[in-house]
Amino acid sequence: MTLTPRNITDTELALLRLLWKDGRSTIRQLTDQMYPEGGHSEYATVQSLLDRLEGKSCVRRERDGRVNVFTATVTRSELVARRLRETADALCDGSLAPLLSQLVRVSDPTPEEADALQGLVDRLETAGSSGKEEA
Amino acid sequence: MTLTPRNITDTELALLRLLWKDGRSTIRQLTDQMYPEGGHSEYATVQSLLDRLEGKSCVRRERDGRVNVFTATVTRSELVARRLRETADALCDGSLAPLLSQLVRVSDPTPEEADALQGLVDRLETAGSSGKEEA
DNA sequence: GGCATCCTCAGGCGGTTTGTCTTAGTTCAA
DNA sequence: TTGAACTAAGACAAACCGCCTGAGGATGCC
Repeated sequence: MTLTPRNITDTELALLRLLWKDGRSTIRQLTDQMYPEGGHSEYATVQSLLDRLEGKSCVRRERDGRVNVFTATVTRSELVARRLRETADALCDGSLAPLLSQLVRVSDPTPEEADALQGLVDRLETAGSSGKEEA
Repeated sequence: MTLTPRNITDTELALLRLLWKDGRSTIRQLTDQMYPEGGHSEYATVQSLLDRLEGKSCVRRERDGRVNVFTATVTRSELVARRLRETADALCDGSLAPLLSQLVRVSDPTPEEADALQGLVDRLETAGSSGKEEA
């Protein structure tokens, strides 16, 4: 069963990127960008990738006249969140704190990144006092 | 070629976890933990997994008498760092900042986590002024 | 109508990965 | 010498991934 949204391939991700950038798109529009000079086979390739992305609940298919129009149903942020969670589960017993630690240690951050991080902290401190239940 | 250390499987990760926990281990010791009641075939399975981990430069094999003793050559932190970097490359054009943002937003952080984050920021600000080249 | 063009859909192919297992050979101790 | 352990080499099915073929169906132009 496809209960678990499986991993998303780099090629599939390229498609998602286009959908994020352009919004609703037809296979033709996507193919033209992924494979300029592409013919029928490349078109079918994109269609296969979209089929699989649909199976992974990452895109939605809509009929518009006689063509299918595709839309991304996951955001970049959701995918980032998912991958972070997976990493935490796989490597840190579900705890996100080590990720954060490692992220900062590894990032060799620029001063601007340090600033951004500080901003996150500020926002986190105010948000942290609002909604929370349990986990 | 295996220039890029490929992705590490969940099953392989289970082995790495044992190596991190126990340090140097024989196949027998690992098999006993991963597959209690396991026989010859399970032993061979573990051996295959270790072979592949060695190919991925994650463990080192050492001869001790007539048995092989395996040691992890990557730390949990290194793997975490690697996965974070991969996520940033795949989804955020290589920038780690969105990861951090999402991490904080998703983590539904406790006040202690907020404190920890603050601590990281403090450490980051002092470390940020040391080594840096470009990016 | 006849034809070309574009779209859709079903399905398959070759290569790789992954977890598992078989077989055979080596080493050592009772 | 027998047997129990270890090692090594290789195979296997299943799944996944990117790609492609082929057969239709609708549309539009002459």
